[in-house]
Amino acid sequence: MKYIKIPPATIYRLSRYSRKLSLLSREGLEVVSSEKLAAECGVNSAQLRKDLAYFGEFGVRGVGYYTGHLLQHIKNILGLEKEWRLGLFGVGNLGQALLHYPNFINQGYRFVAAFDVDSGKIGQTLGSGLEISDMKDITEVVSREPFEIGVITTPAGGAQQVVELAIEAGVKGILNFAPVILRVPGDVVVEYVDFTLRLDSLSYYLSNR
Amino acid sequence: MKYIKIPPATIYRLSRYSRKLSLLSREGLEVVSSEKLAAECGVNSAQLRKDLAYFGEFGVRGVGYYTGHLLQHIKNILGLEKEWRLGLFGVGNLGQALLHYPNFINQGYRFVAAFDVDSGKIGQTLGSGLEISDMKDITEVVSREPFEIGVITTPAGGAQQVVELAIEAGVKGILNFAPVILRVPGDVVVEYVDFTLRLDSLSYYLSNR
DNA sequence: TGGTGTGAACAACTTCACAGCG
DNA sequence: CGCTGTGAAGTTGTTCACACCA
Repeated sequence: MKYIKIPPATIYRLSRYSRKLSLLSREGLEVVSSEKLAAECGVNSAQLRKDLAYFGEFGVRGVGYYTGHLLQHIKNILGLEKEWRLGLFGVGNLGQALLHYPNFINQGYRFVAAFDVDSGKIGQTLGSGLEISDMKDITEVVSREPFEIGVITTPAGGAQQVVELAIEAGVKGILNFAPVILRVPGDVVVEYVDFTLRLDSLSYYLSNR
Repeated sequence: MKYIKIPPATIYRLSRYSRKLSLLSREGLEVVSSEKLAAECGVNSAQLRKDLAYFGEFGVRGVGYYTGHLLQHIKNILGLEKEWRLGLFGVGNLGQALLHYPNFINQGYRFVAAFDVDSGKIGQTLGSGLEISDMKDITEVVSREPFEIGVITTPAGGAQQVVELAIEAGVKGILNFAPVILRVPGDVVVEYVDFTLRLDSLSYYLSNR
């Protein structure tokens, strides 16, 4: 593993490879070529080999990759051997949908706390047994029930402020669904999920053909 | 408007500019510099000017951009002057959350149809007044209530098949929330929204510091 | 004068093509 | 012999730096 900067896109692709490998492995496939796995993931095979090469040599020349073995390696690289705990900020429709999102649970992500500012919601217990806390009590909640990643599903206007509270309480990773760019310190990682961005893009390509 | 290929990333950024401009414009700001708007959107100012330059000259040298004027232009470029109609495929938790997602409605996107395969759901009327149709009746529904964009919130396993039905019925744009790569004909546009990809990425960066 | 518009330099990422090894 | 691993070439996207103009 040489010390080179790894493209963010490589990390996203690793996640895809891992998902596809899970599937192939469960289907009983023992060996897969870069050609085949790449095709399934919609990328070039050289790309796939290069992605893996950032982290080591996992294949066998003339043969391919052992699915189970490679899957284990990728999960390790991505840090998926441990369970990650999530805190939800903003218990609206979207937030509640995420609480029940099966792909999160299957992949080792688990919500352990939920926050809102709406006094009508605070104190309520959700189907999952999770109680909605006041955003102001975050420090106390985190010390009782720690989590590493904050999931932001508040309206755009409130997101920055909420994130600052979360970071103050020690959260180092943010998954942001609010359509705004967040300002955070250098040691905090943010990933964005922005639906309207994608829809606008569709709008553009459908309009210009 | 010269005839050059436009980077996909430029389109995403236009969407962000438009959102920020809406805000600034509503706040009463009449003129904005590339420096300021770029900072608000988290990009380099040369980048912003170059993005706009693909489509024309919208600024005034020595002054900046007139917010309302520029906003109008960007909306025009993105095709946001018209209302886009959406069809929902898969009425689970996530799908229902999207039906009520305020940012869609505000931006001129409207759901006009909803589909599922679950016979328990088919025929039910949702809060919005939308009736859930059988996926098999898609052609008939589309002819009665046409829409341009299909939003996929089915489980991963069913997505490809659903998309094929939608395309057969004439849908040309797909917003896919299912964590799989879709195979579609060249004249169909797909945009992906994949939560787990982003979470895995967070997992990676939080594990490797 | 001050901020836009843009060619040219730079940086990042992807694909090719083939050496090297099981 | 076939498929991986990888330097080199190609492509795409970003930033610089300054000419140009209201």
